[in-house]
Amino acid sequence: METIESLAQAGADDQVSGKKKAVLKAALRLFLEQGYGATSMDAIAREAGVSKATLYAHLKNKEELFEAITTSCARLNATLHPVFEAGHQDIRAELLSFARDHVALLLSPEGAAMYRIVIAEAPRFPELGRAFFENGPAIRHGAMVDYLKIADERGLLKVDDARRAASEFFGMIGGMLHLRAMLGQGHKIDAAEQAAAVEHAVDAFLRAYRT
Amino acid sequence: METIESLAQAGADDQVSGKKKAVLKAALRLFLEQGYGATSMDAIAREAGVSKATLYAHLKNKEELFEAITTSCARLNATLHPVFEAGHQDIRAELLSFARDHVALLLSPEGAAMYRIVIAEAPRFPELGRAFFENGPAIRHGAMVDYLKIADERGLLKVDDARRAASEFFGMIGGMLHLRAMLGQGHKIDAAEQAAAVEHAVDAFLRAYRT
DNA sequence: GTCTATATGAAGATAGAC
DNA sequence: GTCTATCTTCATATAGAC
Repeated sequence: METIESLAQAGADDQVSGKKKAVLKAALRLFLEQGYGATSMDAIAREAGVSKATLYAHLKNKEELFEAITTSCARLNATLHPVFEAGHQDIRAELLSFARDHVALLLSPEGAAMYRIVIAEAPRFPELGRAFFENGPAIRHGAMVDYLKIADERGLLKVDDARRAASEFFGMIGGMLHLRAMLGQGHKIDAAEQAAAVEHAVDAFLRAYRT
Repeated sequence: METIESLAQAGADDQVSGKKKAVLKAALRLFLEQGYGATSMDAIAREAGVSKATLYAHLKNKEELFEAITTSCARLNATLHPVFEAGHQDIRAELLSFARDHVALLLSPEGAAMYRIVIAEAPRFPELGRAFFENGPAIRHGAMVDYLKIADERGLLKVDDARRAASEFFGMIGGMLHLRAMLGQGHKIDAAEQAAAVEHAVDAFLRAYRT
C-alpha cells in the first residue's frame, strides 16, 4: 500500500518547491484525519512547517487546496486497486483474492477516511466525488465486468449481465462491512470473522453464477 | 413516507413550546440540507422564526441541538423500514418488495441526506452513528435474518448462515447504487434501470440460496 | 520566496431590557 | 419567555518587511 507521503509527493508536480509539497502532504493528512471543515489553514501551515503567507503564496485558497487533493485521491484509488490476475485458472481463488484486497482497502484507516471525506464533501465538491468514483469503484467494477465476461465466454461461469453481476459481487462481499465502518461501527469487526464473511460471500456468488 | 415536519414534531416532547418544535424542525431540515458544519445557528434561528437568544434558551449549544436530531434519525429509520410481511407465500415476491422499498429509501433525497450526514459526523458524534445503525440497518438486517431462518426451516431456501446471507442480500441489492448516490453520482440512475437491477439481484440471491 | 503581524468577517454564545 | 444588541473567539486571507 502506498504511503501518504509518497501520495502527496506524487500528487505535486516535480517542479514545485519543497514547501508546496510539504503543504500538500500536510493538507492531505489533516483532511483525512479531521475532515474539511475541522481542518484549519493554521493547522496545515503548522503541520507543514511553513507560514500561512507561504501557504497562500502557493495555493489560492482552501477550496483550491482541497481540490488539489483530488489528484492524490485518484492516485490512491488507482494504485491501491488490486491488480486483477485474470488467469481464470482457479476462479474461486482469484475472486477470493480480489475480494480480500478490496475489503481490506474499504476497511483500512486510509481507505475509510478517504471514503468518509469524499462522501461528506461530495455535495460541495462534485468534481471530487466524480473523480473518486471514476478512478476507484468504477475502475474496479470495469475490471470485474471484463473478468466475468471472459469467464462466461469460456464456460466457467454463466453470467447473463456482467455489469449487474459485478455490482452484486462488490455489494455482497463488502456492502454491510463498509456501511458499518462508515458509521463508526467497524471496531467490532473481528479479522477472522471478516475473512470468513468474505469467503462466504464469494461462495454464494459462485452458486448464483456457476454453470 | 413520514415528512420532515412530522419527524421534528415527533422528535420533540409534546410538552415543549411551539418555539422549540420550530427550532428542532428547522435544525433537522438545515442539517440534512447543508450538513453540520455549514449550518449556522443564525440560519437555524432565522429558519425557525425565532431569535438566537430564544434558541439558546431551549438548547444548550449546537452539539446538543445536533444530538437531539438523533431521535428523529432513529425514528426516520424505524418508521421507514418496510414492514416485512413474512408470509412466505411467494418468497421471490416478498424479497422483491422488501428490496424495492429498501433501495427506494437509500436513494431518496431524505434517506441519502441522512446517511451522508451521519457518515460525515460519525467520528465527532459516535453516539449518532451507533443510534442510526442500531435503529436502521441493524433492525432491517435482523428482520431479514428471521425471515431467512424461517424460510430455511420450511425448506423454502437453503440458508446455512442467515446473518451472512442477509448481509449479502442487502449488499447485492443496493451496494453499488448506494455508493453512487453517496458520491453524488446518483443522478445518472434511471428508474427503470434501477428496478431491473434490484430484480436481477434478487434473482441472483435466490439462485445462491435455493433448495 | 518567506516571514511576522494584522485586517476582516463569520459564527457560537450571552447580557440585559421588556 | 422572548427579543435586540453585543461579546468573544477563531479562521480565512492579506500587507508589508526582509
